[in-house]
Amino acid sequence: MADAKPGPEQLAEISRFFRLLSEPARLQLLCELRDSPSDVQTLMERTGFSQSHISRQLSQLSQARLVRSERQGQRLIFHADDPLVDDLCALVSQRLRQTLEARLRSMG
Amino acid sequence: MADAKPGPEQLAEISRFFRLLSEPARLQLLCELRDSPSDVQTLMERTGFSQSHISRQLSQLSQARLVRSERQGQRLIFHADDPLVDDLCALVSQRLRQTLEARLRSMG
DNA sequence: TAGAGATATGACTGTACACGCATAAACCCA
DNA sequence: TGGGTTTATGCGTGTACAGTCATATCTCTA
Repeated sequence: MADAKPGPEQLAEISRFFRLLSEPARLQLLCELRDSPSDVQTLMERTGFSQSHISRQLSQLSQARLVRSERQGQRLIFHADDPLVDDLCALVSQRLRQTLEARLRSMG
Repeated sequence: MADAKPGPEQLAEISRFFRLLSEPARLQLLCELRDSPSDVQTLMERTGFSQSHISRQLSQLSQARLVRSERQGQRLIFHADDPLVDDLCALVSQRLRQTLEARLRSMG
């Protein structure tokens, strides 16, 4: 985007990335991991998701390098120390607030 | 995000917004409109999508205030003059390039 | 105001994928 | 190295939604 029109392939990749963030479960996992790196078991307790579900989501996030894992004894500790997600979410949050205000003003 | 952990409702809204951008068709429409505001007919010629499909996507984008429409004679001209999308795409593009480079380095 | 032109919407189909259960695979420690 | 713990994966189900066709709704213009 930025200046020139992106090709279809680039467009597809960008949209795939946004797709990763379009799932509340994945976003929640990213938030949990951002606060404190954890293993799958801990994430199960904190989110209530099944083990397999968490593992799959983390796998997708790992492929996009949004999450990395490090072994600690028997457990795999997952990290999400990338500031990009925070930046994107901050921009979107700010925008959502603006949209709400606009919607308020355009009412009665 | 930013600092504190967002609640489930906020998480859901943010992910809904990302979902809008997770569809190549919508992203393409945003790009086309960013280059030049157009009506649905023109978008049909430029993208090959059906009239109803384009109308639906524009409707979704309008609700999120990513697109606005202005009547010009018989036609509705749609605009996408919000810099947010460009900013988000730029960040993601940059990141995708980094990821590719990282993947290259970690190979043979 | 009737009708043409433009956009929106109801109904439908196909596909992608979230999510859970069961099981396999990988890994560490005794 | 074997047994136990942790993570990954095959399979199935349900749901959400992209995309199309047909039709309705709206808006200008003749």
